Amino acid sequence: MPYTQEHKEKTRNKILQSAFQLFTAKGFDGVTVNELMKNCGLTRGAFYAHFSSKSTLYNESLKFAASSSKLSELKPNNISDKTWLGQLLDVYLSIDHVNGIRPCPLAFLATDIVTQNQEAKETYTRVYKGMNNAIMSYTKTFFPCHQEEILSVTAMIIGAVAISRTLEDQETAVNLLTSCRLEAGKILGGV
Amino acid sequence: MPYTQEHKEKTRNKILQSAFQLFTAKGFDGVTVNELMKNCGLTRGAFYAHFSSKSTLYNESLKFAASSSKLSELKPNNISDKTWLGQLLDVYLSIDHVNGIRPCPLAFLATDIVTQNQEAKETYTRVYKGMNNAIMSYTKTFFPCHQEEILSVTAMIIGAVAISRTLEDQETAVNLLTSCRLEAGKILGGV
DNA sequence: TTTAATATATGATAAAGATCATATATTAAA
DNA sequence: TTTAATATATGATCTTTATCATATATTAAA
Repeated sequence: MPYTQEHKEKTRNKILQSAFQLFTAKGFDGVTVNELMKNCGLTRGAFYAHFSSKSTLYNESLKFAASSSKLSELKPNNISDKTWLGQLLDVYLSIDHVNGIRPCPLAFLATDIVTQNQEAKETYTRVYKGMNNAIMSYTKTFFPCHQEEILSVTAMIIGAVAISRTLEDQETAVNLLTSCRLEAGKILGGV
Repeated sequence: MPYTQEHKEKTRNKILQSAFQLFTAKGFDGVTVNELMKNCGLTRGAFYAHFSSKSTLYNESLKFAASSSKLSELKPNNISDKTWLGQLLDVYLSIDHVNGIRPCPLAFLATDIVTQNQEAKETYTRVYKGMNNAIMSYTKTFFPCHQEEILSVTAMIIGAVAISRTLEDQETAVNLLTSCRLEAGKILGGV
């Protein structure tokens, strides 16, 4: 028997990871199978041994990213919920995030997924609800928040990142991010 | 001389209008020149008598939409700034808006423009600043607001619409829109 | 060291779509 | 009514790209 099962799985994961990076950066149509595979040190021929189509990969990569960065599972034990929430906002509303470091699909793929398949929208919705639930659970422990506040804050920070990506100058973007960091913190009980 | 100058301009405007509708609904790559022209009752051949490329049209249609719906010029004289602001939020955060009635490019094209040309980003930035300025000027007259509040509210409502489009079920979307309507009103001095 | 199963690469195919070249249709003005 | 300028339509081209078919490379196990 050739190769180990582990090898195939590693390659598959490499493709998924690479795909998520590329799709978030350039959208579904902006990425070619060729480029994607080259990005993994492979050629297009190998692709179809792992995924049945580009469309399938899009869905899979979204699920992959979602399951490998669950907000609800990331909190270290040695800090308070409030501190953790503050750190989340800091990272989410950072210029590094806008520039594509660990991109959040909710902000980076919002418009793109609309034009894709139903399955992608379902995953998006699931991730979206997960984000709200996670933030809600952290906030609840120190502030009696309502659902409307949580929903408005996630819309604000997702919107801020999505807009920032599209602005032509970084200065305007930083101004926006900073403002939202402040206001989001206020809404969530002074984080 | 054939046709009137007026005729050509009418056709051009029809193309621009149609293009904006289609691009906001399906993104740059989701629209073909063929389909666009069919949507205007014409065929692809006529396109290049009006625009030099699909890319150019994208930019032009964005500018066209921007200049034909300036928030700062829309307010009727017989209502207060506060009432007007409330109406704006109602319309912006409506399900009709999400479904594509008079789509706001800031919400509908955020991700799409990132992968397009620099000129589109410039237009986007200009429209974005215009929206903030308009909302700021209306709010100022009845509430001593700060820039951070304005920026966070526009991020919130743009984000809410962008997210709503991508959610799989309308119920979740309405819940989000309603929540943001409430919280945005609060931030803007109780609108 | 050989081999067989399977990952990967290469070459081919086929479709989509933007753009161009050319033909046709339209109509204001003579 | 004729005509010339120009809008529009049709047919052709050319590129890009997803996907498939086939050849080659790899390596665990015999």
